[in-house]
Amino acid sequence: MTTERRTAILEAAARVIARHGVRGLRVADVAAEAGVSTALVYYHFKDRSGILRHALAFIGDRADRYTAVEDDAAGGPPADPRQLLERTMLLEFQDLPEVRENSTAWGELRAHTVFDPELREELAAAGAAWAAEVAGLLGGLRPGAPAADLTAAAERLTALLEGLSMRWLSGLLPLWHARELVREAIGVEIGRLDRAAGSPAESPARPAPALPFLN
Amino acid sequence: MTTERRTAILEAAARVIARHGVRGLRVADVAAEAGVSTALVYYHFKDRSGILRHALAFIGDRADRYTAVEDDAAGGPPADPRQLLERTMLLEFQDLPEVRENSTAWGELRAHTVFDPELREELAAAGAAWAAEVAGLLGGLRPGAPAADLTAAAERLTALLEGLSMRWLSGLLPLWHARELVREAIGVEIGRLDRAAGSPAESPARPAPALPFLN
DNA sequence: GTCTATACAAGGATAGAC
DNA sequence: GTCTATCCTTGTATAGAC
Repeated sequence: MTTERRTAILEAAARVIARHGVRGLRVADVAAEAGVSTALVYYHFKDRSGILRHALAFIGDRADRYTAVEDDAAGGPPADPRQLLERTMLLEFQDLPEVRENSTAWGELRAHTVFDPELREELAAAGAAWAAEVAGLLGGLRPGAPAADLTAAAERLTALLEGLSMRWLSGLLPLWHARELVREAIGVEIGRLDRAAGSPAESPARPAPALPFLN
Repeated sequence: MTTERRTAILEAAARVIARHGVRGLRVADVAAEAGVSTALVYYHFKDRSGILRHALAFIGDRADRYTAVEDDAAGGPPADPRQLLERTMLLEFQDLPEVRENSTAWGELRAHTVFDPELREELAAAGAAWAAEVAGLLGGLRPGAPAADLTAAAERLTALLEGLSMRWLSGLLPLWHARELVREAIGVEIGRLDRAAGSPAESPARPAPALPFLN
């Protein structure tokens, strides 16, 4: 089956990206990793950026299928909303090859987009979906909270997660510490939602900045 | 003066890094940007990684000297602690060439360290200093708070900042929104410090995870 | 110190046989 | 579909004149 070969190449590409980054990807490396010739890689994916596009899509798909292996994994009962949120956000922080691979690749993708806007759309969509999911989970937890507050909290949490992920992958932050900070951050944001329940929005009509470079 | 030429080349390198990233840096580009020959660049910096090392050090030095241009910049009086913290954290979020350049280069450095540990030490030191500074400012704001809480809050805030910075630089997040999220995050963390004042630590003795990949 | 010219290596991509 | 062999561009680095 031809599809299997394609998949094998994409898996190889994912491993190569995890090791050397998007910009460190060499077509010859991918071929070697997959145990095929470079020519075959070109045959299936046209050119280097074709490989990249398909590999990133492949990685994106795979990310949805993480096995939710967690602290209380051993077939625990469907957790309460808070635990569900924690689990979801902590999925990225597991030292398993597949997870590391995906996480690394996504980090690379984000970093790469700073210089090459080509993939911006795709990233924006994925990011928005991810933020919406977190906002939804937060909403399930504090049904009374205004949508704007939920959205802002989700944006902060997901951005934090990206920052922590990079630190972990760089070896600057031990995994358990990253996980702890994520859990605490969730607690902090939930606390904020509770306090904000009574008081009006903290940042009402934002005055337009007078200085253009702050826009 | 020879030093001027060296500096000119480093400035050129900083601009090139801001445009194409660490891994996108071409020696010929640096030379062209500085208006000199490639041979001269090699003469002054030995090889490509020499250029890189010096350029990153140069950028790091420069980051300390940001002019604190802010909303209330026009010669306002020495602000209160809260404003001081906000200003410090928002320094990275200004659409000025120098700031963008530094921010981009640091982001690249962080991303690059995922694959190349060579610069990890330097990054770790800079990150620790930065976190300590933020923790200090938070401490000035809430003198009663336990040091551990201040540290954790600072870690979350700085990691958030890195995540938001990348989103801004990628064009995924408008500058004003990034700034707003930073300000809110500061508020949220301060709120947490206030609430935590009475109650005991939220995450006491953390049980060692049973599963190795969560460590 | 600075340049021009060039050697040399790596990597992307294709031709053509099987 | 898959391979071997090869081309060609790009990028690092050096030689040698001024």
